[in-house]
Amino acid sequence: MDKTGFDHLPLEWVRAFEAAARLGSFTAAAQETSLTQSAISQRIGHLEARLGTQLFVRQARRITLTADGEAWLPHVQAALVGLRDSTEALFGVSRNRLTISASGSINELWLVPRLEQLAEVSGAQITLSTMVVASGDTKDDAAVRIRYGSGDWPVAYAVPLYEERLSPVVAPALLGRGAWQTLPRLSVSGPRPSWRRWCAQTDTSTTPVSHLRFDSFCAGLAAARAGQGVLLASLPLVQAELDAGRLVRVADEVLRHHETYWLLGAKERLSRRQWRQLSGCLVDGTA
Amino acid sequence: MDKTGFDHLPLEWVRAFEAAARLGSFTAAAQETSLTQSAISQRIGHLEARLGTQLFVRQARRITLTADGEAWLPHVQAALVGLRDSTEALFGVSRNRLTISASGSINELWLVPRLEQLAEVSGAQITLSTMVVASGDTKDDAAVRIRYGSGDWPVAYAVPLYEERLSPVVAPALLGRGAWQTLPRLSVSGPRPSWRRWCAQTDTSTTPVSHLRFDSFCAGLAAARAGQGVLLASLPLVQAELDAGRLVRVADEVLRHHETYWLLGAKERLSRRQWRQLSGCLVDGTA
DNA sequence: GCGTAGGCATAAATTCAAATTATCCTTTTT
DNA sequence: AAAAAGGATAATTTGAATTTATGCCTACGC
Repeated sequence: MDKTGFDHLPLEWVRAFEAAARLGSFTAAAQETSLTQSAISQRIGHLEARLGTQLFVRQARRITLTADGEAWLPHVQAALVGLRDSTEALFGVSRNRLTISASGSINELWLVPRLEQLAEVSGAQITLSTMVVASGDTKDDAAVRIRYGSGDWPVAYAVPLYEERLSPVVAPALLGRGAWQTLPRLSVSGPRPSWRRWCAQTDTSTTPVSHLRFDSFCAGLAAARAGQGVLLASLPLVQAELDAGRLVRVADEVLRHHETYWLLGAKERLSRRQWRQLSGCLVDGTA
Repeated sequence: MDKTGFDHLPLEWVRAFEAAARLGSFTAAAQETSLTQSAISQRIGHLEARLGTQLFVRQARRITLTADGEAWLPHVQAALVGLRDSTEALFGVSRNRLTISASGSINELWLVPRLEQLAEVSGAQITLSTMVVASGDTKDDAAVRIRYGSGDWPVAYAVPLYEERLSPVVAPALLGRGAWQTLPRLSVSGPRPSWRRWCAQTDTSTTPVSHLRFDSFCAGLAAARAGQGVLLASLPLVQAELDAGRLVRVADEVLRHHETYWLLGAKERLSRRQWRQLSGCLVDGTA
């Protein structure tokens, strides 16, 4: 037998076998792999056909390894572990540092609350990198970025984080102080629609009221929390504040906006699976 | 770090790396893998992007492993070897027995002459299984079969072996014995066009001449070789005889036929790569 | 005993990653 | 110089693998 070449047994099938064997369930293996139960079932079906043996006994509501499967598993695991460990050691890739670059507000209001779940799901060590607003799009080394825009991103992986919906909110303490329209208006510089748009769309009287301007959503939010006025807030971002009762909405109307934050992934640095895990965890309505 | 899961580094890329590293050339790796140079180049490009390092130094007309590549290679090989060996030991799959089922004539006239190359290319231990004509299509365990027909096969892998072209041939010794049309006609029972068709198509006089009938092409061929008459032979099958001068053609006309032998592969038992190697070796005009 | 839920298999349809094709570029050889 | 060898790259095509949508079976609850 010549020593050249390793025969072509699709290794993704082997991976599916390992996961199913270890977890004792196709469904569980599917979850771990970010695939569907159907995919696992088929992979293993193919594997068995190619190998010419049953690897699993399909019992009701559970599967068991056959003798063949039992015999094969340790070797498969050894190979997979060896590969994973050496790769990790040399390149620090496998389940290692994942840097997410985003604005301070997104970091604080969107990522931090989801950090725990994210770390758990991805198994990675997460680093949040605050984007420097002034520096534009300096090439950072983050594999994942969050940017505001309308979606024409030149990257392969891109998904809107949430649907931008704006509505006025105030600290509960201010509720008794007469009509909210008369309160000082807090606004945040940036790309989001302004009070001007709000008034135009909802026929709110444009009575001149005092304004306070902030350069970050977080700052404006802090002011609102402190009872300094009414903030035209991004509802998804302040959901936690609303839930906690630190802020309350004062109008039913909602101002929508076509621009929003996008989750952007560097395709060459992320596997399909990693991307799915990330977006599943971070995108509104997916998790 | 949880012990669950092996991160998703596409293992086919790793295989490409191993082959290229071992062979010292992308082109050579492509050949071994039955892929194109382009495919190998891309796989390794992706791998490097994902890993975040160069694995090879691209020099003119050759490649060299970088330090990273050098360090990684042994681990990769260990994993791949472990997997291959255990799989082979348990299931005897990898580069093992390959049974080809065909008629006696095809075995003798088509497969045997190509056996050596086939064994070398596929790295498999080949078994030729003579199909029993009488038994119809009994399910044999051969992963590869050769059958006569017009191509409507219910298998995924199917390719015509050659284009059927018939023409009269005789042993050289008979050439002096007057017009070949007056020689006894040898014919083979079976699906191929008969002398009748030949005469109709070429306006050969249908002068009644003596006939000898055989139940296999091989038998008829032997008779022709022995100078017992003129055989309406399948040219691709007797090419070797013609080349060796044991038979000669007596007419320029060629009778074509839409039916021919097909190479059929059981998709679930053959990898794409194996199939390509086989068909590349066995199909006329490919090798 | 039935009904329901959990888990795998299967068919059909879709998706998208990966392969091929076709050039281009660079370097070595004659 | 011209040709050959080997690799990179862009564009296109292909087809394998995934998903979606069911179906089926069995254990378990009531």
